[in-house]
Amino acid sequence: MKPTHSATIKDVAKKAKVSIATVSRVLNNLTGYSDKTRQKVMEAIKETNYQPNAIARGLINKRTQTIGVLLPKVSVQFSSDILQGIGEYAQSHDYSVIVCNTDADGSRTLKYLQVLREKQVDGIIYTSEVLKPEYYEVIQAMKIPVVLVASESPYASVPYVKVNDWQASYDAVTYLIGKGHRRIAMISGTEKDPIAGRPRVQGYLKALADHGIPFDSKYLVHGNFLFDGGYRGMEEILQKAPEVTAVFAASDETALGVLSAAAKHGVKVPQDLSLVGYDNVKLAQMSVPALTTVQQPLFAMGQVAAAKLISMIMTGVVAENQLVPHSIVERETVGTIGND
Amino acid sequence: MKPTHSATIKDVAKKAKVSIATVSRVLNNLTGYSDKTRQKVMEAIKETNYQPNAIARGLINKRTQTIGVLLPKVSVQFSSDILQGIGEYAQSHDYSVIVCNTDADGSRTLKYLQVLREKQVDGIIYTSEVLKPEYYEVIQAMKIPVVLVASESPYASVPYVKVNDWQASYDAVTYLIGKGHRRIAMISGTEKDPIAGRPRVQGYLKALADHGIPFDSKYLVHGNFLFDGGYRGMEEILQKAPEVTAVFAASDETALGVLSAAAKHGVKVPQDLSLVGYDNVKLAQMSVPALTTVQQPLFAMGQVAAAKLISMIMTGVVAENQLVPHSIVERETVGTIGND
DNA sequence: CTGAAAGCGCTTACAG
DNA sequence: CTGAAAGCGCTTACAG
Repeated sequence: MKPTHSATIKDVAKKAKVSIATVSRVLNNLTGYSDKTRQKVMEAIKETNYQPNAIARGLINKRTQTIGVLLPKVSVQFSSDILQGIGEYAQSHDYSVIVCNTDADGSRTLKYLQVLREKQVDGIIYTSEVLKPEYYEVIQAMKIPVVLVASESPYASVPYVKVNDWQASYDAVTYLIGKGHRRIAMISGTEKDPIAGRPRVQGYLKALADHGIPFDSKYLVHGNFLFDGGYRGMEEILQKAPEVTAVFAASDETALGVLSAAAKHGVKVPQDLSLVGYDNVKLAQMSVPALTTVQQPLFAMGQVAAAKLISMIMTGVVAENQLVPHSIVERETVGTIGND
Repeated sequence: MKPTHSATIKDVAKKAKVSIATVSRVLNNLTGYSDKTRQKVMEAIKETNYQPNAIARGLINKRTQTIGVLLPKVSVQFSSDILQGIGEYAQSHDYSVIVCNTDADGSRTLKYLQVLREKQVDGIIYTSEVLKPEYYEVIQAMKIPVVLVASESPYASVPYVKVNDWQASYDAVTYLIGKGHRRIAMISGTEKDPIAGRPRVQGYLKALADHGIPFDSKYLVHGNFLFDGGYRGMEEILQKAPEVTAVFAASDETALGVLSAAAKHGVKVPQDLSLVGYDNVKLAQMSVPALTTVQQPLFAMGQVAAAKLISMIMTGVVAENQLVPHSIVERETVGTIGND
């Protein structure tokens, strides 16, 4: 007679003729049972096709072995590379991940946080966005660790892992200058974004200044990290400042928008215009010409964030912030210019 | 004196001077308490900052309000569009989603299934891959519903939602024929893939046959749904069959590979060569020229799958299979050819 | 080495 | 309308 319900520890105990305490012990590889008992229990587990119930376990252990990941939809490829890294690390350390698409909508974030709390996740990874005080507060109340990826925060208890955006941007522009460019425009991300918006603009400005190139405000146009921002930005530049020889785009998607607009207006890349992107997302290799870009190690960032979080869960000690290395991957969109 | 632990139903009961049963009742909007009691309880909830514990609730209800989603990494954009749809629907119906990246690795799938079982998910969505008998078996044992997206199965208890791949492919090729092309090559997906591989090839073959175009085996090359498959496939075609005037690629990524290879060899799209992709992923709008492609409503497919799954969870009755409509979105990669 | 019992935070008959 | 009690499937002192 097959049981209609899935086997529980009780069924195993009965079949093995031991107490549930003993079953629990062998299940958890504790000590305190003879080898013979172990045999009996193992056999009963096989026979009953027993599977532990993580919910019951979680209730008593106050550990669910699951973490929550909050990420905005923005620039999907970007997010999913990070998510991939998180998932990889988590899974190999016996954690599951609940994903929450905040979709750049604040009220949703709060709701998700609520759910994660009720579901008793052991920790949270927060991606690509500023950790607003209101979010920080509720997370505090949850008494679980959080780590930020591709974002940063002023909270000592919330470590982050990210690239040095300012520096990366500085390097990209310096790279362009090294190729002989002086009339370099930038299409930024969202203007007010304090993480990936402003710092990258600052890096651009500083690189110009350090190389004695006066800043021309026509050369800076604000985008939104997306394709259309790049497209429109490029058209604006073409109109207001056609003398520009290079464009630095704040994301690869933006750069692809530039590429499209350039093609539409008969501007040849890299012959007439050089272009550098940012992210080195899979896209960057697939365009024609292939995109020279600033690489962020997205997958690794996800892994590192997961590692930090899990370490915080286990030890209770706050992890260090971590700046991960960026680099410029050279492909086909940058040309050299002779001195003029 | 602040409690060191988060408030439980017990704390609320004490503060409101009622039993935990009563608290539970108002929490769940049941009947059986005076308005006055309700007031007291609500107040106590506020004061204690009580949050329900979904784990405890799940243990007794045998419902966790979470579903598991299995998806391979292949063609990330594709997967994340579907995931987005699932997430959207799930969240608005009070379900959380645990994502499992199977990464085209079988043993991993089994392990994930195990985890999902232990975590007592209420249902599973399985994406883009064949549901192998061994997987089906363990899912059966879990006694929870499954639905397939962008895949199909012979199991009556496992509904799927997908596009009619055969038909979509047939339509794409017919479209090319309608534009005057007769020497049409195809770069397929993974050759043996029974879902997105073979049926699309069959559709190609049938469209050719129906229009009296003899099939030339040089015109069919197998790729892998990825960029490099398209790139290499295009080079192969250029070499073996340079007379080809159109290529049908089994995925947008593949099509971008074709675009790159074409550019590399000086073949102009659409002037020298027409190209149709498959998926209509965000990528397709970002290439130069923008890709004409077969659109799969990925986001909607995710939503529909989630809807079916949740309905199955609630009602216990198996949902119907669903073929969702595809269409051809015309952009810039197809040119017309005069009769010859 | 082993088991009886308490308890994790809830829900739900059952009585009153 | 309200509460005491049993129970969901586990783990973990505590005794022996």
